[in-house]
Parts: sequence; structure tokens; C-alpha cells
Amino acid sequence: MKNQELAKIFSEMSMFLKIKNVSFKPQAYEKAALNLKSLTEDVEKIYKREGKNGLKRIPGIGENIAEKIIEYLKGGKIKAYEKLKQKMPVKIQELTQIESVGPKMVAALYQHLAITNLKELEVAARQKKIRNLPNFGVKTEENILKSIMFLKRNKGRFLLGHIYSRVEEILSLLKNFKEVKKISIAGSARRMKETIGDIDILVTTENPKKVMDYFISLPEVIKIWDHGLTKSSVRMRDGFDVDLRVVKDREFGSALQYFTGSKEHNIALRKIAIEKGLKLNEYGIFKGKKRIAGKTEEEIYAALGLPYIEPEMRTNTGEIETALRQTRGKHNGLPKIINYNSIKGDLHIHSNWNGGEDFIKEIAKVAQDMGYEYIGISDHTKFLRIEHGLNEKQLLAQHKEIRKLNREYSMHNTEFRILHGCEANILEDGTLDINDKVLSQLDYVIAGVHSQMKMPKKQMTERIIRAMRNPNVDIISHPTGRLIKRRDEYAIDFDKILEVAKETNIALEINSFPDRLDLKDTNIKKAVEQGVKLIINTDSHSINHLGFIKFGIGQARRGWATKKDIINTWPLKKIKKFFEKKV
DNA sequence: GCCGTTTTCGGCCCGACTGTTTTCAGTCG
Repeated sequence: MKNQELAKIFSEMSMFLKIKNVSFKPQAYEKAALNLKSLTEDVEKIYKREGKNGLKRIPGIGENIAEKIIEYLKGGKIKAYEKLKQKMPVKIQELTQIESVGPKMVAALYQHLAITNLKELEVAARQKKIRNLPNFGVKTEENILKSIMFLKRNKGRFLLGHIYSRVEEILSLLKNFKEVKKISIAGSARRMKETIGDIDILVTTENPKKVMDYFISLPEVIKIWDHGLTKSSVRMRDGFDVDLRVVKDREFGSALQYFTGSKEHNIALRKIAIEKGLKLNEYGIFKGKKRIAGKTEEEIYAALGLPYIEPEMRTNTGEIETALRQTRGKHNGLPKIINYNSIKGDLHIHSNWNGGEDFIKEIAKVAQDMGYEYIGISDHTKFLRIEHGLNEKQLLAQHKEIRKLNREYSMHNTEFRILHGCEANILEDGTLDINDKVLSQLDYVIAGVHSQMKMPKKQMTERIIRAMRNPNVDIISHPTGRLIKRRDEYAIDFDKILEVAKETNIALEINSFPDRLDLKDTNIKKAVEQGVKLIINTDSHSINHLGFIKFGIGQARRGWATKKDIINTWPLKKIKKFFEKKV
């Protein structure tokens, strides 16, 4: 799929054009890049099927950019891009990652100091060469160095799941501070993005000074960047930054909307405001000088003639158009996406029978406390030696133990139940490492790829499809195999996988583990559109991981999945039937 | 360069902050 490559090229072209002070084209290229990035369908497929006109139907892509896409699909290059790069052979994306460095600064750095990449920028900053450039100064130089250091240390962004609990602690401390009235998290963390740059928190208070003083004196704060009455900014011990903003009560909704983003979503909303003769900013919606909304987000959306849009959906990738159609009564409108309390059981949990840490009984206890109606134990199987995978004999012994536990629940009139499954390995040829006779005795079977991930696309797709056609298999775990920031997804034909999943009634997993989040949002959206069933699991190897489920749910919400799409929102009876293939 | 229930020209999102050039360009969200 060449969508991402093209997105990167157009985004770079946008920056090069900004350098040349070309007006309006940069925005056009940026928009094209963004839309390509979030496009669920393979742009090459669209072209093959519908030709240039198909491409032009993609928002933000017209005659010229369509031509450039075709040029790239045919020859792997875009002349206009090569030309721009030739004039200024800099790694523009790498350099503009630096806080406060944009296209214009990149140009100045190149023209005066011949800086083309991050390394050269760092050397020049250390040699104090940057401060002498026109329009630059000591402070800018220092900030560039600081930002490079930060980037090096953290590679820019944090996995949401790695810092979420820290953020919740900060929120709860602030919430309990008596001067704080309203409080909410904002930014990408509120939208439950996979990775986040920093944390934004909004509060209202009668006494900004006391709140800000309290905030910057929190025990985990190691550095104070800003300390004002409307905005303070700090670095926490774990390495991430938190911005706290104090806003007026009547502006809380508009500020929350504004600071939650995404930027693209907000731009689209402001355009709607203009069409209606209104002005939208972080202080409210205004008709002339008169404020007509601002206290709540619902009010903001209503004033624009829109239904409330959930934060996870605010990406400007179709949610506004869909919502607009809803208000005009021409469409089903926005789906009612799954809630954070809708999951009835987690079916991908490892116990201490294989590599996991905890006894099944303890896991079940925690799950009951979480309000689950059932769980499923799905340990690794024998091919995975490193995880102490179970063989047939051990699986049957485990089955006995689980039956015993269920009998105990039944004797105590507890409705909670433990299902018994396993996470079998899909071997090179698509067969599983546990024989069918044993698999058929389990309540359900998860199959997943854990080896030879670099197969060619065709072979890998056939391998997984063969496993899906095994009548004992019910779920495919982490279907694309990606690890965020560490490993790309393996080459598969996801459309084919979806087709077969639909045909065989197999659920694809949304794995909630912070660095997996596999399927990702665009895949989820596709699966939902195709009517393929999904399941949100944690892949817990410890009871401490069970709470990761919220990241999987966030992922599902970003993919517009509803309760009916997710099989583990169903009651036990129904999910059992699904596993018996009777649904 | 894109886009169009004010369609094939003439528009294109808004405000704050930062550093520095003492009036504003560049960047960010």
C-alpha cells in the first residue's frame, strides 16, 4: 500500500512550497497528504479500478495531485518533488520534528550553514553558530538543543498505555484540590491516540494562582517550563510534559473542544461556523460580538447544527460529513460507538501455566471485581518454547482445572464463568501446533502468528487464511503483528483476510496491549464496514495488564465500532453460540 | 492546488506566543 509513502511526499512538498512563499498550494498538499494517510483503501487499487477519476474522488485530490499520484504509481517518482528536493536537499521532515523549527527556519539553516539533517543541526547548535543567524538568537539555539535532546531521549512520543496511569494520578490529585471546580483531560490523550506528545489538562477555578502553585509543586514535577495564571507547563519524572490551563467557567466547553482537537477537526468546525456567519474559537461561538455558546461541548456542536461527536472520532476523516447528513435526515448518521463499560469479558489472558505470572483463580477474582461476567484463559501452545507453551496433554489437564473452578462458581450460585481456550501458533504452512482433536474440546481457539513474520505477502496471507479455515479456530490474535515504533505490520492482504473472516465467522482481535493496539483504527473501520466481527482482548500476562482493556476500547472507538460489532460485549450464552458457529 | 445547493473563478481557519527585527514573522495547537 503506497498511501503512506505518497502522504509523506506530499507533506514534504507542502513544506518546500511554504519555504518558497507559495500561497495556498502548501495547504492543498498538506490536505492531500492527510487524506491519503487516513485513507482505508489502497490508493493503487482505486486507480486500477477507477482510473484518475477514482483518485479525484478522494477529498483534497484534484487534477494535478491525481496526476502526481499516477506518476508515482507508474514510476516510483514524482518529478516536481524531486525538483523541490534538488534545490534544497534537506531532511525536512526530520528537521521540522524539532519544536519551533518549521519550513522557514529549515531554509535559513540550509542557506547560511548548509544544515541538511538533525545531526548537523545539533553540531551547529553546540558550536553556537545558530545564534548569529539573522532572526535567530541565543534562546532559539538553546531551545533547538533542548528539543533535540528530548527527541533523542524519547523518540518524540509516548505510548498512551505507558503513561496513562500516571496521568490519572495527576488528574485525581488536581480533582481533589479544593480550589479546582471543573477539570478534564484534553488533547490527544482524551482522543485515546496510540501515542501522545504531551498531556493537556483544563480546569476552572476562582483562584488560578493557588491552583497553578499547587500544580507546579506536585511531587512528580522535575522541571517547570512555564508558570503563569492561565497556563503552566511542567516535565514529569517519567519524562512527559503536562500543560495545565485555567479557563473561565463559561468558556469551559469551547476550550475543551478546542484543546481536544484534532487540529483538522477544529479547522473543519471553524469553516462550518463561518458558513453560518459565526466565529468559533477557544472562548466560544460568537455571532458578531455576542457569545451564543461556550459552556459545554454539546452546546458548541449544537450551535453548529451538529450532534455531539465523541473525542475519539474527532479526526476530520468523515465524522463531520456523516454527522451533517444525520442532522439533515439523509443518513443513519454517526454510529453509537462502544462504551468503556461495555466489555463483559476478556478472552485473551495468559496464566502461570505458561509464561504468565498468575494463577487462574486469582485472575478470575480480579476479573470479577472488574465487573466481568466471564473470562477466557488462552495460554500459548507448544511451538512457543520461550513462553513455555502447553502441549496437548497439558491443555487437557488445564481444561480439567477450569471445569473444577466453574463447578465451584456454580455451587456458590455465582454466574461468573471461565472459558477455556488457547492461543495456538499458526505455523509456516498455516497449520496449527495443536491437533484438532484437542482443539475441538476447548471452548474456543485463538490462532496467532508468532514466527517467520517476514514472509512475502501472498504466502503470509495464504498462511493465515488456511488457519482461519480450520473449523476449530474462532479468533485471530493481533492480526497484523505490528509493534508500535518497533516493528511494522507483516505483509498481508487485509482485504482478503476480512473476506475470509466474514465467510468463516471468525472474530479478529483488537489487542489492547499498549505497544500492539492491533488492529489499528483504519483496519477496524474497514472491518466494521464489511460486517466482520471483532473482539477486544488484553493479551494479559499478569493481572496488572487486565486494565489495558480501555486502550483497546479506545482503539475500537476510533475505528467507529459499535457494541454489536464486538463479540465480547455479548452475554456468555451468545458468545458461546458464536464459537459453536451457530450465529 | 482544490473546491463549489451563492459552481469554472475567487475564495481558502483562528488566535496566542515567542523571540527579536521595536512592529512582526514564524510556529504551534
